[in-house]
Amino acid sequence: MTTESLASKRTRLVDIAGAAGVSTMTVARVLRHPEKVAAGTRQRVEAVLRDTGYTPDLMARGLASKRSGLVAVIVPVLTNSLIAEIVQGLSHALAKDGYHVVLGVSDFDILEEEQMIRTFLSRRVDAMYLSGVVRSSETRRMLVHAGIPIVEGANLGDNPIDMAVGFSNLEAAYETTRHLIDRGYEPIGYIGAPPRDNDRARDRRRGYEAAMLDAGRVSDPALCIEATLDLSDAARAMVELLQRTPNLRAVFCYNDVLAAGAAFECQRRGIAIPAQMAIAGYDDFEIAAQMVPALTSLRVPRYEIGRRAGEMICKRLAGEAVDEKIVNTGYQLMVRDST
Amino acid sequence: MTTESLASKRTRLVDIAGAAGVSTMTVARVLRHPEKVAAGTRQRVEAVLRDTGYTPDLMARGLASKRSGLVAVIVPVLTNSLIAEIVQGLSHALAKDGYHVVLGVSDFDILEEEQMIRTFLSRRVDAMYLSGVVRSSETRRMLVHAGIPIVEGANLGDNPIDMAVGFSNLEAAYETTRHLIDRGYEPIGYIGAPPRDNDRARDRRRGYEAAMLDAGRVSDPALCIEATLDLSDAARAMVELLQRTPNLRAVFCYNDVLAAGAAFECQRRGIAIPAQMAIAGYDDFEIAAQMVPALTSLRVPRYEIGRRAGEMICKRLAGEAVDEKIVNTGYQLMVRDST
DNA sequence: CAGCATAATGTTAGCGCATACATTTTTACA
DNA sequence: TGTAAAAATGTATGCGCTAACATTATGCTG
Repeated sequence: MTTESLASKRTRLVDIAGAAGVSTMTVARVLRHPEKVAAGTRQRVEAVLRDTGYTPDLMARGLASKRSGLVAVIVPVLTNSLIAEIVQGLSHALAKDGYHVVLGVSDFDILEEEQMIRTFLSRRVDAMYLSGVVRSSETRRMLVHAGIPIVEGANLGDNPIDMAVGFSNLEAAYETTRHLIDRGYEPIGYIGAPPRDNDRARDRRRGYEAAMLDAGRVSDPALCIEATLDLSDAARAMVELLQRTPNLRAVFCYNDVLAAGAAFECQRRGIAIPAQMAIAGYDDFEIAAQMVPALTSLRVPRYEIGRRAGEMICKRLAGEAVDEKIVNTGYQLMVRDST
Repeated sequence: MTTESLASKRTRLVDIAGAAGVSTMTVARVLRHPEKVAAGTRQRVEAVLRDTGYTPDLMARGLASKRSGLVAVIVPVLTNSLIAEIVQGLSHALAKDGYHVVLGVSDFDILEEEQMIRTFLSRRVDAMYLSGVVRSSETRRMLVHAGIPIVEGANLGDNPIDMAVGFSNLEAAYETTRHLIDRGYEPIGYIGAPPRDNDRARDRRRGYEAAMLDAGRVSDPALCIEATLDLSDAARAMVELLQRTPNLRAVFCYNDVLAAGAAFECQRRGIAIPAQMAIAGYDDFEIAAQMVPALTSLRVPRYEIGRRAGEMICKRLAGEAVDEKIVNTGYQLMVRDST
C-alpha cells in the first residue's frame, strides 16, 4: 500500500496520446516507425514523450506482439572463464538489438535444465542459448516443438537441435594429446572432469583415448582420473595419479584450472616441469600463459563464441535466414614451457 | 481431443477450461491456489492440464497481475570469480521462489548501467540487484521513483538506495595493509584497479592509504600504480613499480588476479617470495591458497553475498518486511606464505 | 429444517500495447 | 481543377491472464 501510493501511476501510451492530441496509434508509430509519421506531429509527440519520461511497458508490448524480447541463456555454472566470457559475448551481441538475457544456471544437471527450459518457454522467450549438446529427450522435444531459434554452444555435436557454434572438443583433445605423444612423453595421464551431463568432459576424454590408441599405446584406465573443477581437487588427483603410476611423465588436463592445480602440486613436491613432468591444459585461461612455468594449452575464442551465437540469434529474429547453421570457431594449440 | 494438432496455437487457459467443463477462473485457481478448489474438479482440471501440456503465459500473467517475476541483475563484468559467484548465489536464491534473472553487463560504465536500468524498468522487473554503490544521479532518481526492492552488493556505502549486502572494502583494505605494516615490510606498494566507476577500486586504495598514514608512513604516489584486471598487466605494473622503487619490499594488490600476476613476475625475475618481496592479494580466489607460494588474501563470502541478496529480494517481494536492510557479511584475512 | 456461515465456482472488466483495417488528408499528375 | 494514389492518422479488437466481486452449492447449529 505504501509503495503503491508513493509511485504515481505510470504514464501509458494513451496518456501521451491525450496530451499530444493524437491517437494511441500515432504515438505507437512514433515509437516504432518514426519515419511513418509526419515531422510536425512526430515532434509534438516526442516532446510529450520526453518531458513525461514515458517508458513503454515491455510486458504489454510482448503480450500484444507475441515477441517478448527475451533470450534465455542456460549455462551449467558461471564460475568458469570460458562460460562467463561466452555469456558476456552473448549479452553484448543481444543488447545491441535490444534483447534481454534471462539467465539460468543448471549446475550440470540436465533435468534441472529441462525444468528451466520449461519455465523459460512459459515466459515466451524469443530464442535460447544452451551450453553443450547433451540434453534430455523431453528437452529436445520441447525445443523442437517451440519453434524458436536455438543455439547450442561451446561444443559441436552431431545433430544440433537448430544452430550451433563452437568447436570439436573431441578433435581438440586429440590434438593436444597428440602433441604430448609427439614430444615423446610416456606414460601420459589424464585428469578429467565428471562426465555426467557434461559432453565437453566426455569428448575431451574420448579425444585423449583416441590419440593414445592411434599411437599404439594402451588405454590404461589407471592413467585416467577425475577431479571436480577446482585447483585443490586437481592437486589431489595429481597425487593419486602419481601413486598409481610413479613413473608418470605427462598429464593432459580437462582445463587450465585443473592443469594449474596439478602444476602447483608438482611445485610443492619439487617435481620439475617439464623436466620431470609435462603438463598440458585446455581453454587457455589467462593463467596458462602467465604462470611459471607457462602452460601449454588450447586456445578457443571464448568471447567470440558468445558473440557469434548472439548474432545468429539476432539475425534469425530479424527474419533473415542464417546460412551457416553450424559455426566451427576452431581452436589453436598454444605450446609453452610446460611441455 | 487429448493432444493439440501440430502447429496449432498454444493452449490457453480458456481451452483448458472448455475441455474440463469449468470456467477459466477455476483453472487459474488450480494453478495458483489448488487448495481452494474441490478435490474432484481439481483432479479433472489437472488431468486436462497434464495431457494438454499446458504452459501458462507468463507475459500475460505479468500484464494482468502487474508482477513480472523478473529480477534484474546488473554487473560490471562476469569474468571475475567474485561477481560470477555472487550471480550464481542470486540465481539460485531467486529461482527457489520462481523468479527469473535478467542479466545486464555494464562494463564498469555507469551511463551504460543507467541505460540498462531504464530498459529493465520498462520491462517491469520486480526487483533489482546492482554491483557496488556508485551510480549516476539519474539512476538513483529512477530507482527511488520505481519503488521496487533494490539491493546493492559487494561493497557497503554510506546510504544505500534501499538495501545492501556486502562488506566494507575500505576497512578490509585497511586491515590487509595493516598486516603488511605489522610484518615490518617497508616500503609497501599498491597495485590497484582503475577507479573510474568502480567504488571497490576506490575504497581499497583509500584503505591502503589510510593504513599507511596511520602508521606514520608517507603516502607516496610513486608507490601506487594501476593495472587493468588481468595477470599480464599486473606483471607490467610490478615491473614498473620495481623500477620506481628498487628497494620495494611488499605489494598489496587490488585482487588475487593482480597479486598472482605480480607474483609470477617475481618468479620470472628470480625475486623470492616472501624473502625479498611480500605479496598480499584480495578476494581470496582459489588460486591464492593453491599457488606456490600460497598468497595471503582477504576472504569474502562470495556466494553468500548473492544468496543473501536474493533472499532479501524474495522476502520483500513476498510482502514481508526485511529487518536488516544493510547486511554486513564481513571478511577474513587469510595469512599465508607470501607474507 | 430454517437460517446463516463458508466453501466452491462463475462473471465481468480490464492490464497496456499492437495489429488489421478503416478513414481522412495530402500529394501528384493529367 | 479533378481524381487516383499515397501518405497520415484513427478505430476497433484482442493478446491470455488475474482480481474483485457476484453467485450458487454445501455444511453446520440449535
